[in-house]
Formats: sequence, C-alpha cells, structure tokens
Amino acid sequence: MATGRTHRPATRSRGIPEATVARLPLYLRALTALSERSVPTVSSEELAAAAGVNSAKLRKDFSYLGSYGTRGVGYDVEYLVYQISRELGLTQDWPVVIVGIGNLGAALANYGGFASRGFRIAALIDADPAQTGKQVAGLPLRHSDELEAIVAANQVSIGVIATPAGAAQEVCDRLVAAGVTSILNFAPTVLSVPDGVDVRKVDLSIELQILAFHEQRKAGEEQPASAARPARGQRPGTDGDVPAVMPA
Amino acid sequence: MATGRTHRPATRSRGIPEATVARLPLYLRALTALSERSVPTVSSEELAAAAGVNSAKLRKDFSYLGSYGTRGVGYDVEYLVYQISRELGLTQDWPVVIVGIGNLGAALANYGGFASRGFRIAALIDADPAQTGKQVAGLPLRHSDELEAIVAANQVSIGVIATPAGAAQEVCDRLVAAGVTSILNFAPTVLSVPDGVDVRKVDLSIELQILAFHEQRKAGEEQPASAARPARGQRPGTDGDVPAVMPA
DNA sequence: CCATCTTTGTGCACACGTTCACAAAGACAT
DNA sequence: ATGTCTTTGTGAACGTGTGCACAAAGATGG
Ligand SMILES: NC(=O)c1ccc[n+]([C@@H]2O[C@H](COP(=O)([O-])OP(=O)(O)OC[C@H]3O[C@@H](n4cnc5c(N)ncnc54)[C@H](O)[C@@H]3O)[C@@H](O)[C@H]2O)c1
Ligand SMILES: NC(=O)c1ccc[n+]([C@@H]2O[C@H](COP(=O)([O-])OP(=O)(O)OC[C@H]3O[C@@H](n4cnc5c(N)ncnc54)[C@H](O)[C@@H]3O)[C@@H](O)[C@H]2O)c1
Repeated sequence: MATGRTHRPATRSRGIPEATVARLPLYLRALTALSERSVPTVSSEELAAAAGVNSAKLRKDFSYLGSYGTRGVGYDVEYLVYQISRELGLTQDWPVVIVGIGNLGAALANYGGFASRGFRIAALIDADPAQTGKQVAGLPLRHSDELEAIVAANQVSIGVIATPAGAAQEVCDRLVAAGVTSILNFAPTVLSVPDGVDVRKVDLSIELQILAFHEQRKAGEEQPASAARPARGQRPGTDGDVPAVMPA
Repeated sequence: MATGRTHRPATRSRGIPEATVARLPLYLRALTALSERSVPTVSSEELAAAAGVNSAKLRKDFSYLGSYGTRGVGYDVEYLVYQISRELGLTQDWPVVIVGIGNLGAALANYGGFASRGFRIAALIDADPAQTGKQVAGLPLRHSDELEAIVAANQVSIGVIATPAGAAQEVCDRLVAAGVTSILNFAPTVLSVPDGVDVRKVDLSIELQILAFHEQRKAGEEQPASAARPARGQRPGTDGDVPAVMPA
C-alpha cells in the first residue's frame, strides 16, 4: 500500500472508510470477471472468496454504498459493477500524465489495466531531449518543458512520477503548480505537497523489506526439533543478540 | 498498501505491530540519507519530518524495538540504522527470483534499490524459450523449466511475480512448492497460497482507482455555493444522478 | 551538586477496522 | 397465505493504530 493521505482530517461526513475504498477496486475486478462470464448474481460468500477477503467484511463494505443486495439471493453483478464504478469515479474519464519514461515509466505506459478502467494517458513526459518525439506505447514522448501546458490543456488531475528519486520533488512541485491534485509516486522519496493534494506511493524496496521481516521471523521460529532447513535466518528463540556499541 | 497476510493470526508474542513494520523501511531510508551526510544524531522530530510521519508515532514505533535513544539528545544515526536493519532482517542476504521478464520484470531487474538493501537477484525466469539466454540487467534469462532447480539451489525464499495475470497462480504454486515462502505479486490477480506463505501485492490500477475516488470527492465538494444537495457524491457538471435499473 | 533545558518513552483516550452472530428480508414452493 | 430456506445488513464486541500530553532521563552549565 501504499500511502500518505495529505488530504482532509477525517471522512465521517459522507464517509466511506478508507479501508473500504481500498478494497472496492478488488471487488470491482472480481465482479468484472464474473460479468465477462455472464454470471447474473453472486453471493457475498462467493464474491468474497474471489476477492480474497472475508464475507462479513465485504457485506459491511457494501453497506456503506447502500443496500444493493437481495436477501436470499445475493448481488446483481452488473448493477454492482455500475454502483462501485460510480462510487470510485470510474464512470468518467481521468486523463493521466506519466513523468519519467525510463524502464519503469515505459512499462507503466504499456500496462493494459491502465486504459481498461477509465484512465487515459494524456501524455508521456521526459526530460531527456534525445528521447523527445520517440514513441512509447503508441504515444510520442513530450519534453518536460511542456509539462505545464500539457496539464492545463488536458485538465489533468492525476500524475504518475517515475523519475529518479532526485527529480521527484521538483517534478511533483511542477505538477501541483500546474493543477494536478493526485499523485502516484514510484520514486523512493517522501514527497511533500500542499493540503488538498493526495499522494500515494509504490515502493518495491519497501515491500521486499516487509517480506524479509516476516521471512526472518519464520526462520527464527522454526521448530527446534526438526532443523528443517538451515535457513539463513538469525538464531531462533533467543532474542538476545546484544549488538555492537552505543556510541557516545 | 498492499497485502494479504496469510501468515499467523497475530503477533502478540515478540510482536512488533504490522503498521510499525511497514514504516521501518521508511525510517531506514531517511536514516541512510543522514548517515551519508555524516549526521551523527537526529531527534525524533527531525527524523519524523524526513520520513513524513508524526514524531509521536515514530517514537512509539522505536519503542517496540527497544530504548535506543538518548533523552535530551536524540538517536544515534549509525546505531539506529543497524538496529532497524537487524530487525528487518537486512543484515543477511536475501536471494530473490523474478518470474516474468517482460516490460515490468525488466524494469524491476534494473531497479537499483533492489541490491542496495540486502536483496540479491538470484535469477530472472521467463517462459518464453526465444528469450532464454538473453541478458537483462547483466543477468541471463533462465527458462521456467528450471524454476524449481533454481529455487532449491539458491535457497530462495522470496519470489517476485511479474507475469501476465493468467499465469500468476500457476507460477505462484510452483514457487511455493519449490520452497518460496514470501511472494511479491505485480499481476492483477488474487493469489491463493497455503498457510505460512506471505503474499504482498502491488497494483497500479488499484492505486489509481483510489486516487480517482478522492479526486471525485474533491470535485464534488467544490464550494457549490447554493444549489448544494449533498446527495450521492457526484461531480459538479454532469449531474447524471439516478442510476440505471435494478433488475429483478 | 544542583538547576535548567531538551527530548525521549509511554499511559491513556479515542478513532478506525475487523469479525461474530443473528434478526429480518425476501425468494420460492406448496 | 403460510412456512421454509437462504443470505443480507448491521449491532456489538473486540483488536489495532494514532496522537496527546507529560513525567522522567539525561545533557549541559554554573
Ligand atoms: N516503485 C518501484 O517498485 C520501482 C521499481 C523500479 C524503479 N523505481 C523507481 O522508479 C524511478 C524510475 O526508474 P527507472 O528504472 O525507470 O529509471 P530510468 O533511469 O530508466 O528512467 C528515469 C527516466 O526519468 C527521466 N527523467 C529524469 N529527470 C527527469 C525530470 N526532471 N523530468 C522528467 N523526466 C526525468 C529520465 O530521462 C529517464 O528517462 C526511479 O526513481 C526508481 O528508483 C521504482
Ligand atoms: N502492478 C503494476 O503496477 C503493474 C504495472 C504494469 C504491469 N503490471 C502487470 O505485470 C505483469 C507483467 O506486465 P508486463 O507489462 O511486463 O507484461 P509483458 O507481457 O511485457 O511480460 C510478461 C512476461 O511474462 C512471461 N511469462 C508469461 N507466462 C509465463 C510463465 N508461466 N512463467 C514465466 N514467465 C511467463 C512472458 O514471456 C513475458 O516476458 C502483468 O500481469 C501486468 O498486468 C503490473
């Protein structure tokens, strides 16, 4: 997951809980799959299984949207797809710019699941003049100088940053100044933005470190009896590795 | 964020809260930057600012690791780097395999922040025989047939999946059968894994949808002056209220 | 050795998220 | 109509995470 809400304090007003919002896309994906198989209705139990969550949670999540199910039957697939799409704002088109078209930026530009929901790539922007004009994913690379003009002309409100970390804050500032109010950041930096701008981040390295933590824990827990695998982990049981020094 | 913990129920034993674990890499990154600038000590206030969190939260997080600060002074940078690294299991080397070396897989393989922490790419694996042997990021692509052998030979416990969604579950099953117990999944699918295996996921599309939700909310809130009816958070312009049909 | 000042570590209260468990809504058959 | 059966929607209990606010630890200076 990603991230930092620099937005409003709470959501108790017309509020769908943040945790619920984060799961709606998951439900939507599962429902879309059912829809493609022409399944007419689905129970909370089935859908929950498909989305990898527990059914009580799913029902509570849906209850924040309204009462869209039918007791004894379940949920109408098409109807739910529509309701969730509307709630997420996917019934409209969101123009998006991607800044920093290197290895990662190009992969993102080629990502199908991008356009499949209402997201449209308005432009691919890179600072390297040598790249300008080159085509990536069928779109021409535009130079950073044009950033402000592109954002304004297309009314872009969502920006994706895939530049090196060092350039991320500057790019962010320019995007925000030009009118972008939501940013998805792939660079490993903390971005600071004014109130009213949302930032979410994706960081491979952080995800791996979290996995490593649990991995180490698993290794350290290994049944002392059957030394299954001499995992590279720390020694088990004993937590007492008193480490190095505590300098002055 | 991302994820499904299919691991243990809770962590009440030697437990560092999950939310804290997820922030440790962030602190570590900030500390590493300070370390490179030879800053000897840092206060919770300063470090919190650098990591983008609130200082009380940071102090509480650190308190789960032990009492590593000095009142009136702050935290010793080098010492904290060591303690957090140890806690996250980064003092050891973690061999990782990436499966599915297309646009995204190649970008991940080239990612510097990979090796910079203790993660080492043990192998890049792809199913396409035409690609086998080609070099990506200085490593030769290996064919999927070798997956099991590679995992076993390198004692790989962390796998990254960057294949198309359709292949993800099968790849996951093979990784798990071969001994992998932590998976980072970039394919837009829910993976099912046995107990004891951790899965984290990264999904661009989901992140964008979450941003779109808040974006829509912001637009719908625009000082509507008078005719404001706080009905179903619709955007300003098109007031296409009242949805379609509710089928039988 | 004492006073003062800074900054940690944490008790506490509250907000948020999850799960259980069940009343009641509706479908459907008779 | 009435009864049975399925499955929703949600109250209530519990667990986890956040942030305030402050006592106490230690540095530093006289
Ligand atoms: N989140 C993740 O999982 C993940 C994975 C891999 C890489 N990354 C990060 O993504 C970023 C990009 O990685 P990459 O491998 O594609 O790097 P890259 O070097 O291949 O690409 C960076 C691109 O950004 C462009 N650029 C540089 N400064 C710019 C500016 N000011 N304005 C516009 N464009 C600019 C460069 O011309 C280049 O094309 C890096 O920060 C990297 O650390 C993140
Ligand atoms: N999470 C994100 O933000 C994000 C972004 C872009 C793409 N994606 C996803 O990542 C995945 C890869 O995207 P991509 O653009 O690199 O696609 P791609 O088609 O360029 O690459 C897929 C690669 O996987 C290989 N492959 C297919 N089946 C395989 C198997 N069974 N075993 C091993 N390798 C196999 C293919 O040969 C190909 O090289 C897709 O699922 C895509 O939806 C995710």
